[in-house]
Amino acid sequence: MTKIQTAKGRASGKITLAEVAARAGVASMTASRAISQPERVSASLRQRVEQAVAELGYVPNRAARALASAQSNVIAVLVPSLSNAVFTEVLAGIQDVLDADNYQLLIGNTRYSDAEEEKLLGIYLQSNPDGILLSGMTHSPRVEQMLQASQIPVVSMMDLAETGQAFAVGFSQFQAGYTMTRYLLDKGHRRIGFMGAQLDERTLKRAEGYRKAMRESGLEDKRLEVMVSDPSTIALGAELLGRMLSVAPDCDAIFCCNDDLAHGAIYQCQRRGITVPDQIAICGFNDLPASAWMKPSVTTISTPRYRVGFEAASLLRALIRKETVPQTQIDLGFTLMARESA
Amino acid sequence: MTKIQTAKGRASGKITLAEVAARAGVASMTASRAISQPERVSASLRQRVEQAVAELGYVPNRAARALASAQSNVIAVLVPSLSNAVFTEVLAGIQDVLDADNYQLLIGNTRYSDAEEEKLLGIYLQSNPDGILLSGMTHSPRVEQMLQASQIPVVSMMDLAETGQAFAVGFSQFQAGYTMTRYLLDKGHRRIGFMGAQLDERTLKRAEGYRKAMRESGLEDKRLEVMVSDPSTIALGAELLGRMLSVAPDCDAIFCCNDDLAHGAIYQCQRRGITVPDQIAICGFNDLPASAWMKPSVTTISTPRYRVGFEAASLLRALIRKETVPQTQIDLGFTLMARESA
DNA sequence: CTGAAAGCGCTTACAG
DNA sequence: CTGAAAGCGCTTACAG
Repeated sequence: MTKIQTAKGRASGKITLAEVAARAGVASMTASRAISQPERVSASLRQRVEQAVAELGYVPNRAARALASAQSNVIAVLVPSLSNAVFTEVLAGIQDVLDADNYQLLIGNTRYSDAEEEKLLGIYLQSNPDGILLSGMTHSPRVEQMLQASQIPVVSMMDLAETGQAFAVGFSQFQAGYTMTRYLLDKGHRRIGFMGAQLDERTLKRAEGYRKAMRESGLEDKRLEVMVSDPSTIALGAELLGRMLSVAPDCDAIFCCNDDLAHGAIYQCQRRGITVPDQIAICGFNDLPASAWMKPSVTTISTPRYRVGFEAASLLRALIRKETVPQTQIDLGFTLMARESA
Repeated sequence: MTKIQTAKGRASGKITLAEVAARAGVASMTASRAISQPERVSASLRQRVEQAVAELGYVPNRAARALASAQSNVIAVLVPSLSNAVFTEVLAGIQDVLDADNYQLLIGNTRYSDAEEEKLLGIYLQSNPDGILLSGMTHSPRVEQMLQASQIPVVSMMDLAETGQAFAVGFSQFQAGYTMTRYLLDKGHRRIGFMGAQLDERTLKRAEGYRKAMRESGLEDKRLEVMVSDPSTIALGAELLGRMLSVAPDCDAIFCCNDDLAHGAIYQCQRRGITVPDQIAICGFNDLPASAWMKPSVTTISTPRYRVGFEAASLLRALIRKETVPQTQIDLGFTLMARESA
């Protein structure tokens, strides 16, 4: 490995494009082209550059490229949780689209916190991302303002916008909540409880759908709503089942805003000797893997997480490339999985 | 918002430090200092700069900073999966250490693939990260060589090194596999099966621990090992239970390399009317949340995922700051959770 | 198809 | 405590 240009002063000590070019006997910018746009360079020259790259172990400096080209090749993704399987599947969909394109994904976990979202977005904006993928439709004014000022393409995931302005890929959380409740009503249940955790916007929209269905049947009763802001877990579901039964002992069905909660509620019923669905029907949301396998298997709403990520990333890429996109909203729908528990 | 310096030519059109400096009536580098090292600047000047930043909505350009300072403030993390709760908890631990420091986390999902790991590492190296967090102790020669050439501090997570050379934070996967098997043997089980999926290095080490314990008791039998390279899921556990029983019908206990598998195996037993643990004992690994709640509750090994991330990130940060660290290996141990299923 | 020059937006020595 | 100059490692127009 020959050091063609001695690193001095503030040099990083790493191999630079100039050194590659020198070894290949071409100008820097020709070496640059041979690497970035190999088709625009003669074959022999390309080969000489490639060889120099290999011999020197050249690693392009992304910061320098970003600075010179005013293009970062970075895409920022903000999700509210990584422990929730829903969002890891969304990420898988995103990766499958973007990994191919030498994009660098900045994955941020906001932990359902506006403050954390503002902070992460602020940091990510310093990288001048080509595009941004956000979870949910509502954000703090500060976030809205930063996005506005940045002029960077944004696609929202997991829900749909009420006004058709913003780009969004998902399904109607409201509609899904409504659908599940109607299913329960159609099965003859009257005292249907709603169990909500986290109280993020998606949970709240599902709750609204639930309320609409209950109201339509003249069955709305605030006492049937058990809502807490703690994160959704199996343990919480077990606890809330107890709370629901003490507040509304005559409750004959429970719509859990999340499968975790439903699993916990069902386990708790098993411990208390309450049979599901005979004494009480229990259903969840999202169709996590265990729902199909548990005894009783869990009635739930299957949501297209992977496809949300996949389509959102595809849409964002089109936006970045300034292609014309057919629509701002992509509704991927949802599926009610009627199983044993309700 | 006054445009002090007209963006022309190749300018990005964004507010620059020079514009902030001009508005504050100071030199660029003074503005730079006021932002990065506020304590080294007079109060009045700092205030003027802060005001200019706020008024102009200045966002520092991270690429320029990285290029000028030869320091990226980036830390790359490579995990084999994001759908596995184990690694999302590791990430939570990492975030809790690093988020405070304005570090930018590059989270890469290698999907248990060497090729993917090489690719991601290659991309991340272009960002010249200050440090790298890796999962596991064994990597492809190409990865080893890239790491070697980069001279960047690396900390490995989830296991311990056999030679004390590399920096590692985790616990002995081998020892954990041995411990679980001994527990089963001590309970009187003789025909203990091992169910392995994914076949990543951690699974293989647990299997080795299992084999050692079986061998010590003169009970080793290759037919008791059901190993497949598919990802570990509940569905796979259900399927492998059937396979195990057809290969070794007299099997009286099964050590699943993962809780997912154990859950699936237990559900399958329920469907077939096999009682756990009376007819067959089943245990898992990792202590996922459902294990404590299922009926029967699942005997498993609780692993310190969050702390692995936390301590690994702390160690890496110390390495980056060139602090002296007391040891290269941090053994966080594991805990056997004896519950109902075995 | 190839190249000499300028510049991206910051920070690092070095002075004073 | 503050600043004028140089430079980090690339790519972008612009020529030829």
